[in-house]
Amino acid sequence: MAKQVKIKDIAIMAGVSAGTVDRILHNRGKVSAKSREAVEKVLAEVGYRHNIHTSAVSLKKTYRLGIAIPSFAAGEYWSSIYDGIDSALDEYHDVGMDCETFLYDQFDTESCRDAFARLLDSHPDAALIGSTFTINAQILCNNLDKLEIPYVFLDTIVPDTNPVETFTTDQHTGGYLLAKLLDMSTPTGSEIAVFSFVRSGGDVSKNAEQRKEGFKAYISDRRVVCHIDAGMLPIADKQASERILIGFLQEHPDVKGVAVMNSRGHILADMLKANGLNDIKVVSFDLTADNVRHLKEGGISALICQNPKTQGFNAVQSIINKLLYNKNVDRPHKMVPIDIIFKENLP
Amino acid sequence: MAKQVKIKDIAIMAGVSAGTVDRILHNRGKVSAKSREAVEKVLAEVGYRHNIHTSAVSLKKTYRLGIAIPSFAAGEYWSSIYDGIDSALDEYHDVGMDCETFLYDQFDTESCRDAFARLLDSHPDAALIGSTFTINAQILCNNLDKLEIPYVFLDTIVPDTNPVETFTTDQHTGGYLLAKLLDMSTPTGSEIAVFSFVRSGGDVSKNAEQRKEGFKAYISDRRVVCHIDAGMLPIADKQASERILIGFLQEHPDVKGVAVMNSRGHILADMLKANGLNDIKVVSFDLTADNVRHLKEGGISALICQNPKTQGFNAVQSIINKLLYNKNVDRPHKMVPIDIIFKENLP
DNA sequence: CTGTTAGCGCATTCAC
DNA sequence: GTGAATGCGCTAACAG
Repeated sequence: MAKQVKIKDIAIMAGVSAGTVDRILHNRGKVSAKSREAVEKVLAEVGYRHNIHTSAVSLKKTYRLGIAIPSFAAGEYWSSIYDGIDSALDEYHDVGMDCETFLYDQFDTESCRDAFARLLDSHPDAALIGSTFTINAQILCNNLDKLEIPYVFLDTIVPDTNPVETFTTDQHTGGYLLAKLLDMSTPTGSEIAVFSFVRSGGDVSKNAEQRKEGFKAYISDRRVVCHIDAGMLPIADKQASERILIGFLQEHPDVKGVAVMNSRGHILADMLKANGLNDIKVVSFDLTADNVRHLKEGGISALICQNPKTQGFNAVQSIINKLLYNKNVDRPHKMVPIDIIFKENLP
Repeated sequence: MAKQVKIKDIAIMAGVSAGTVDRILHNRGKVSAKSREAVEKVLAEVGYRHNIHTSAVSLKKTYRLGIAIPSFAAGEYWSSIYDGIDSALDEYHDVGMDCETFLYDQFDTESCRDAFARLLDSHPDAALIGSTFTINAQILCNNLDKLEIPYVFLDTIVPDTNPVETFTTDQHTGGYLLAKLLDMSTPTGSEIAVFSFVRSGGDVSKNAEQRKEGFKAYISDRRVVCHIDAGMLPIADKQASERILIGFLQEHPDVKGVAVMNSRGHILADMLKANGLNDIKVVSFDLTADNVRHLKEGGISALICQNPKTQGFNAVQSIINKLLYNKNVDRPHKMVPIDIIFKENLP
């Protein structure tokens, strides 16, 4: 193992001082073209490696992090993201991050706008944003940009913004895999169906749309009989939902697998179980507590998990890299890989 | 976020000096019962948290790590483990680990014994052992124990040893999932078959045995027609292997899925492809380069990946925790979770 | 724009 | 057994 070159070594080699090297390494302050050139030449030759420990020791500053995401109950999707954020804050505990969380109702644009405004008012050093309302996010980011407050997006891409990094998953492929697993889980020759949960507000999630496209892409390649839009289930009215689902299945006895494009597969599983329809397979998204329970009991055959925890973790990591080391990322958009979970390989 | 208590703070609170607190925290040197009691009382109250960075800065020592694992070619199973070791060494670069690797032929006990002897002679500060020969490992560990050199096991459990930690995967469940995926990948009602690769030496891998048990457990629960031990394929003789495989499939036209209990599914896929048998599905273990190629091309339907890279990474992490912080683990045996990989969710 | 320097928290001497 | 002193490599602040 070659001996580690230190900032001081490089300074001597380049004929400048340690301060100058530091300025160049982290793009802070002004440096003359001459010094920059000399240092970069040495850097290219010897290949400096940042020592994260000594660096963190000097950096004793405490940063304030603002987090604005939809509110959640334990075990839900955003809860997993929050878990990831939490474990990152724990792992990078000695960095010193004070964070303030602004939750909002993901189906209420007012509530979202309000949370974003409060985040902005708190003047954090950086922000994590999980947005379901594009326009609100754009306004917020516009302001953050002006204040030069770095931010990352979680789970959503927002056009016309300048995040340090965006962490999402490939929803199209998620939908494709959902179809594939549903097809594989059901007997050859049987039919499958896709339902949607609708809220009184009636907005459609963009993620769900993309997943549905992926689902269709799988179906269109093969001879699987699939009822897309088999029924709209009003999420607030369990009775009506159940009537629609069970009614459909009675009319279509060859349907042996059902799915929804979000994490609410556990509701389908509940209703199927209540009606004794144990031969109908369900595949769903996300390792939420309810879904895991059904997976263990057999009411759900498989889950597609787009790693919300990893997203949350990586988002914090990204912010730390930006704040402490002013490190810029190669590709500002990162896809988190998809996990396929059966009962047997539950983590 | 509460302000971090420092060693010095604790020292003041307990009425001793920082040095004494350090001695107690890391079980080094002698401390009077009185001091110990006072410090532990304070510790219990305020909950000290070790600052990994400052600690690493002071600890400028370089450790020597001995690694004894089977030799491998690029893209093979042990190569992935080594990748994991490598990335951990890279990530914890500033800790300063010099490592020496002792490779041996996993089918030659002499070679293994020799590698283990050389590892011991090198007197490392710690060791990573991936063993395929139990008795050799036991002798080595007995000696390491005497010298108080900590070690961890990779991929194998060795009875009557005292590793800091052991990282393996659940082979039984791996085999179970192999059967499940093969069953799901093939049309309902078709048959499946399991082949084995044999070497002239003729020894059977313990991992493969456990996987086969898992495989049988899946089969025995359902009405899948399965030919276990459909054929022994001599690994050194490609022609003969091909004759056996193809011959079997001709005699059993309902067999639509085949598998082996190790990472050599790519060889089956090669032979099937060469014979135009594109409707026969293959499921295999491990994300090796050859397997990934077939997965992408469709010659392999799915891979079960028992995360060798994670094993390697975690093993190094464990050693670092032991050497630097004398941290003892809760459960000395860790199962690395199983990943299911289709073409679509390749990392 | 650049060099110098204090000090981050901890582990490790070395006197006592 | 114990406490005080030293230095790890880096960053930030300040003096030039």
